Amino acid sequence: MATFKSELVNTLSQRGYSHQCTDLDSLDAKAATSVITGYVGYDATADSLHIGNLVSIMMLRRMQQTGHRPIALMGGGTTKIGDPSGKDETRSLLDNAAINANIAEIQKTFDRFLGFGNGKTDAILMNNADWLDKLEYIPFLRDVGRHFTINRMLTMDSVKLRLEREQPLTFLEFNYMILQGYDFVELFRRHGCTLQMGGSDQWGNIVQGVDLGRRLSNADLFGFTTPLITTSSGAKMGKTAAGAIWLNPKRLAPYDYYQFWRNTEDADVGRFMKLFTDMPLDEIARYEALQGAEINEGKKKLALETTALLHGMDNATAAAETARKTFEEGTAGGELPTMSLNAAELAAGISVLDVLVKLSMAESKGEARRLIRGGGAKLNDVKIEDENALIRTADVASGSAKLSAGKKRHGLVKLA
RNA sequence: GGAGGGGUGGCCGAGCGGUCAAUGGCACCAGACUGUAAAUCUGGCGGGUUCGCCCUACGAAGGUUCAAAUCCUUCCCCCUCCA
Repeated sequence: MATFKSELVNTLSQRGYSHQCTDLDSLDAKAATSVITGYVGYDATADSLHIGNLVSIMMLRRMQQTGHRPIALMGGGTTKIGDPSGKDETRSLLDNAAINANIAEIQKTFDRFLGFGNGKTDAILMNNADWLDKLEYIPFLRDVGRHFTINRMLTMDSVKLRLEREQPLTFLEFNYMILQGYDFVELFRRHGCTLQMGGSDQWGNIVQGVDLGRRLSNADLFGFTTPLITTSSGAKMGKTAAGAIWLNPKRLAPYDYYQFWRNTEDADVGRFMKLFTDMPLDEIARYEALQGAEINEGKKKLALETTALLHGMDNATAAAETARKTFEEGTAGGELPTMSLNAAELAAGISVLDVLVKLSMAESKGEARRLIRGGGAKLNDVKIEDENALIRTADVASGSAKLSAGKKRHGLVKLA
């Protein structure tokens, strides 16, 4: 079964992380005999990472699990410039305080997946502001810039595509890959980091870093990318009306995170288990053998495992229990979004439109109205016919009133 | 600096004086069918609404007109070619 010498490369390959590598055999040989230090870079533009970052976070976790040392590199320095790629409008640039606050929040997510410390295989959190902030333009150009030829940079996919499509490409962005390449060298110098990983869209930037390392430090560096993770029907992961699937519980409750995984397409269950959980491969194989409606068991397992990794087993089981009550019993579980009202407010009655908006089940009153007109809104499992309906004391007689938008999104109104 | 072309809703992309809150596609939401799946079909998809309408919106600001995303002026930004 094992086609590689090292546990690291075997794991990455068997679990579906492998897309491209600069020199897989050498990496494999090295990983078999020594501790490899590898990193992934992350943007610090928001106070939370999202589902799109999860593959690479799991890769760092796999490194640690197989006896190597992961580095999570926060782009505190590069964030100050703002990556202009794919953006129409100039992003509002963040100041140091905002960036550092973001990094502090994001670190909590990493704490879930990685063990930090000073040991040989303990994870390290770095911030590229530590070196990028201090760069001096002329010395940097002379020492680093001389190793990049425009000819070569123009052949990079990210550049070429933009130019072919006649899309603007700023000098700032052109420099972005140089800074990213320089990060790699800096991590090599400071921590002996010899591996950079990332999504397939990062391939070009990663290769530049590998080259730069060889030229500047005669270092033997490796680049490794993962495939772009899409659903089987080809959609990018994590797109819903509610927005991105955030990893920070302040932005997305564990219950909603659980539901995201619970709603995985049939064809993706096994693949996602390999990528996003620690389940052993033989156990995953058993779930993959399930057919038809039985696949739902696999989805529950997937949702439980992924949620437990990020939010802890307690939160995961609570989410699972709420989902079970809500969908299998048709009652309502405690983890649903809840709104509390006092007796007087309930006696007067509160508009379902307002409640739908407050519980984030509709973006606006207009949307809530359309939901009701379309027959998608229910109060205690009874279709709401009147868009101006009120929720009153009688509706919470059982302790709480359950408000539903479609079959999947539910919320509770309680007497405070 | 000169000559052309362009900036439209989350994205792509039509419209080029009224019938335009703006065709179409993607994405998204709901309904039907189901297994909290996919596919398919149907409806919806700026905000408010006393459902009469009222606001806001086609890069920005002015102007012409009964009427402007559409015409004019100035400004900002992008692309191509020339210098």
